[in-house]
Amino acid sequence: MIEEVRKQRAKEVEELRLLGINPYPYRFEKKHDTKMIHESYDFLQPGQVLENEKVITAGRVMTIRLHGKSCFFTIRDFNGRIQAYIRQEEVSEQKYELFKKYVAPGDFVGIIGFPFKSKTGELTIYVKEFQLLSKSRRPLPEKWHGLKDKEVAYRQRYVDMIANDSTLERFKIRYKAISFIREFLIKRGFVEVETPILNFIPGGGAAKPFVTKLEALDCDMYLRIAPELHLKRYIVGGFEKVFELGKNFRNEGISYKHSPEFTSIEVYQAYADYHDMMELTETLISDLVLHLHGSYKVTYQGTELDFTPPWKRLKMREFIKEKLGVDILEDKEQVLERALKDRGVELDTNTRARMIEKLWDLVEDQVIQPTFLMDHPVEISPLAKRHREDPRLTERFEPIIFGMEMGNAFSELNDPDDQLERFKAQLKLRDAGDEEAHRMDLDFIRALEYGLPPTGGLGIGIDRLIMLLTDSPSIRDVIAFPLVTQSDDDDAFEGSAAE
RNA sequence: GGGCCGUUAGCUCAGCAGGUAGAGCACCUGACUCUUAAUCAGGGGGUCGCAGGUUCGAAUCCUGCACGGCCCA
Repeated sequence: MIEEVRKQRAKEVEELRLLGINPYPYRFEKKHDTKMIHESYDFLQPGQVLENEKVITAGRVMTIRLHGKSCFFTIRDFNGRIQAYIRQEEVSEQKYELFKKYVAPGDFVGIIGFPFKSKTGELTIYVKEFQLLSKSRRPLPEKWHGLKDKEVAYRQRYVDMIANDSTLERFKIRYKAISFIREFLIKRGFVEVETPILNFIPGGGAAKPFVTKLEALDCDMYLRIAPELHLKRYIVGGFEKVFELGKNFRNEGISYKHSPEFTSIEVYQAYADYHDMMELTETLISDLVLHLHGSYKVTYQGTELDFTPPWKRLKMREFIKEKLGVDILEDKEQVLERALKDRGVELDTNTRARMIEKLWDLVEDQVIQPTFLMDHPVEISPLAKRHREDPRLTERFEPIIFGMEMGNAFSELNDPDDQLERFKAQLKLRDAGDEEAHRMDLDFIRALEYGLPPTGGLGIGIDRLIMLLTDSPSIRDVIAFPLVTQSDDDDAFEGSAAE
């Protein structure tokens, strides 16, 4: 039982204190990480020893192989693993006994020693001194199979990261990607800005918001569903290139590609249109893929995705017509509804906008390779500028990859009269029962009346992008601490608070 | 919200024509000075997800619930 291990470890901690050894000391001057050590000494030949080199490193003990008066153990740090070797005759009998008795898998230790390569050719640190840095009190998951239980992996991600190197690696890639995106945009002259998460009017997208309460003013507020409308206010105010990377909240279903709390990046550029945004998207993502994989090609769930620019362009109207035989611009609503009913799709609200969205949903999974889905009808694009060639359409695109919407972009609507009309049309959809329809935001109209320059805007769903980059089948695999329902967590409290 | 599958030791998993629970790793004790899933000997550890029901008897069959996974809405 786990209590047995915890009691044993607690006993060891007490014994260490009696010996005058702090099981939780304050610091250790770590000089070398495992990667540096490998880079410096992997050249050694089996049996070769560099007695005059000094290596000072630290990490978590993962495995111990004890052989009486000597012992091999492996430590892991953020960058990898390194084997260490400790011998009674080197560190003194007293110190060796201390190691044998009180250092266990899971503990953090600091070691000082010199590098050598074992007979079997593994680079190893010959320990001259060691220091216990933190005692672990719980048993680690199995060293060979790792942790497979997804529930534990989601609820106790730290255990998942300890037990599965691939998990740690996945999150390293996530943050490497995010940092690349920031640098890319900053190099292009964009300024990283912030907008409110607490909103009186949740805008910038079609979604149900989370409601919360502002005690000070005794009123309801909403968590943002998108930063879009505030970012455009920056452009009105005089910023010309801005972006914001952060969390959005949507009170909707949870699925392999939906999380109620997700990360997006939104980018706005004055004097640009959606063609410029397409170039930006294509370059940003393909450069990112190249940066991480050394190639424009990525295998996702067994399918090769080719990010080599330029990506395919697909017009929404033409694609739906080709696949389903209906014209989302010309056909009457009865025709669109018939097409949906024939394919077993039920409509929750009977609006033309909803029909078009549902028709697209039917064909979305046929788009696998990186593609720009372009020129959406005006009914489903309340914040996008009308198409310069056809006012029934907008200058909008969504990057679609592996059947997933990876983002959304437009030539931003900057005509205040048209924006007001669009908001009014959205209110009608709300009245028709569409809870996701956009709300009226009169301050945003006022901002547009002061003047928004021609602007291109782009949003990208970061989590979905990371899914593709890490070959993860579910959005939960790329969110370190995903939403899980609360449970009576006996294991966490048992013994801890009571004792 | 609906359907299917799952939940047994800390971890990975066996056990299921109903007869009182097992392995490997981990843990504890001992042996062992180049191992690497180290090895060898011994030992401890389980309200078999929860609650009911059927039965002389339930990890095993039935019902409900919780949590998780996958698919659909």
